[in-house]
Amino acid sequence: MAVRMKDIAEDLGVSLMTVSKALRNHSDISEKTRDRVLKRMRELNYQPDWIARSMVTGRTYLVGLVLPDLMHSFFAEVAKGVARKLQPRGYQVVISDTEEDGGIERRQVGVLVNRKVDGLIIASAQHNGRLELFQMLERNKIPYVLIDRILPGTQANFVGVKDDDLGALATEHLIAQGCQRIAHIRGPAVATGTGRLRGYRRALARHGMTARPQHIASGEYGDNTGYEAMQQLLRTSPRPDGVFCYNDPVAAGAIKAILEARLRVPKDIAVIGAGNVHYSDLLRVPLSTVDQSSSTIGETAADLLLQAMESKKPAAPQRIFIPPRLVVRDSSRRRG
Amino acid sequence: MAVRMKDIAEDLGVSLMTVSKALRNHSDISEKTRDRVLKRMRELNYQPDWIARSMVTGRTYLVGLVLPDLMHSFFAEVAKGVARKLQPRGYQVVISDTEEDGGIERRQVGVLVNRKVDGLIIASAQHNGRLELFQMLERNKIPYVLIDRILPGTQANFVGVKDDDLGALATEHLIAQGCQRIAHIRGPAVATGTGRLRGYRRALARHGMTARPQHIASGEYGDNTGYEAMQQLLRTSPRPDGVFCYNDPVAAGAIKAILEARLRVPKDIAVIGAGNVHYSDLLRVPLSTVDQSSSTIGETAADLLLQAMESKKPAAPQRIFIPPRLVVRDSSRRRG
DNA sequence: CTGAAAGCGCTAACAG
DNA sequence: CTGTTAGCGCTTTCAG
Repeated sequence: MAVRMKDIAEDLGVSLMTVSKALRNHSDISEKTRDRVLKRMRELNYQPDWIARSMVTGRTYLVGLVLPDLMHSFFAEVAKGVARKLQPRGYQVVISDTEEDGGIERRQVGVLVNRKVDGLIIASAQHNGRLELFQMLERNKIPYVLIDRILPGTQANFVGVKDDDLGALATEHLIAQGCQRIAHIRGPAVATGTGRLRGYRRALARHGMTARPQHIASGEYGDNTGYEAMQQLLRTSPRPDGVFCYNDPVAAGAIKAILEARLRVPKDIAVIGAGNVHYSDLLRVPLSTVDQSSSTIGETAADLLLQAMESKKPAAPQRIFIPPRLVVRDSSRRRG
Repeated sequence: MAVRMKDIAEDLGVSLMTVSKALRNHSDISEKTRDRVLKRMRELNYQPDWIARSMVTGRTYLVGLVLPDLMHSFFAEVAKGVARKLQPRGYQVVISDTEEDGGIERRQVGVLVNRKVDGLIIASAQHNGRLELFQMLERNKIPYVLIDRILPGTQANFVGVKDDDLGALATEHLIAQGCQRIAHIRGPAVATGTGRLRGYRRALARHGMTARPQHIASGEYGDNTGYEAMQQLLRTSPRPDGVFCYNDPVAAGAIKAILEARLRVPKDIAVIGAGNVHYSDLLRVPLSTVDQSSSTIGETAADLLLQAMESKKPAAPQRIFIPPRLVVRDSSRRRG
């Protein structure tokens, strides 16, 4: 059916090896024969069979991208960044959506390893301390890069922001806007959640404020959790006049709850999120946020992975921190 | 490194073939030896090498999913639906984001075919009439399913809504809300764009209204295009009092423009979109929309493809139409 | 029921 | 510079 090297070889009366070498620009071949071969390849529209090639080289040119939730536009944007870097280099990206479930993640990574992906980029949903997965990858010498969520205990490649700094930046901003009683809707027990909480505390402390326990509510990833957490915060007394939310979806949910309670944003309560998802500007109240440069994260992770995949010896792991950037919109603007 | 069939065979003193057959439940093998083999496989954690297997069977258990834009949550949701159906059956999904570009799409599909995917699911960005890509797939006998955007001229498998009906449903709704001068921000020249426009016209005609040419503005896919198109519509006279927008992002942009012009939604201008993206409820004005059951589309397409991939002879192509469903929120609610 | 032979399409290593 | 030999890990075919 499809043209094989053998066909071209017979066609040209040379050996199969000559064809193989010509294709890959091997040095030990005369320019003349090489051109002859390449020309015929073009004519017959020869396409190398990468499966056969993989079989002998061990490389698949497949990269696994493991994400907690494709619907969260932060991750969709990361995915685009990754693909944009990897595809021109001949890699194909296989995306796995783990639905924020550590178990699914372990299973999916297993499948990908089985498929012999050349490398992995992972925004891990493993809760703090679960490292088996990464130990497995290291045992199998599969290059990987963690993104967004750093895992204490591994010293793997990482690309993302320092969550402490992100949390502090957001909180400082609310303080600068004159908020006196700043609440936090915290995220789940992964690095991003705990880091942002830490940053929130740090910023408050720096200004001689302290976080009232009832002003730290538990959200998760989605807007519905932000909605519920906010309802809870609204029942506390004194009522907060500013809220730093784990991420933008959570913040969007929180705003919904505030408006439903007939309070105003930012007048009564200022709100800030994180992630700068692309519709932040279109929400009920345009949402202030901290930008994490999602596509840069994807691209940088891809670069790091390429480096790791294409060098023989495992280079020292790198951690690349991208500075968080404040984006002020209406939801927190009280001054100026 | 990894365990191979050969290892197990030697280990057990049987032939490699016995192992191979045991693994795949071949009938001509005694239950006793089969169990012995399977047991040892489990002990050694044997994982079949699917590359070697592909090499001889020709099946890769890879499915290509070709989408115009992962950032649009409609497609992200479709992707989740597809993966949810395919993964349990042992398939891995390779997603390609074509950025709404027919050229990129052709190139990407080429790469996927080269990779020998067993099948494809495509939301095509080919503009009307460009069919080479699909003719190529048919020549190569690669099963594929089109989603969302039907291509007149192919009679391939299709899953999606009838865009005429969608457009008519949205427009009828605006009429029922008492709108007198209904505008449309139309989408690009793909089936969804032209179909929705047709439905809009049909509904108006049914009520003895006609579309003023200046009330049909050109948008594309994104919110910025909706914003600009709406600004244009606001300058027309008479000013529209209702707008049906190609999709939700466009509608979100349109609302932004209306509010900036100090007009009210829905009082001055009622707005409806399409797609029911998950944040529609959180927008400045909660957005009325037409739901297209995105995950159902993904799941149904996956089912159809499975059927096509796993049956020997090509079955007659099917077209599955999912009824559009009106979701009324504040942006269009003027009565009741 | 079990196994030996052949080969999928390609490349690495070495010989001419 | 060109070609030969050997195999990657598995399945298909066919003989015992």
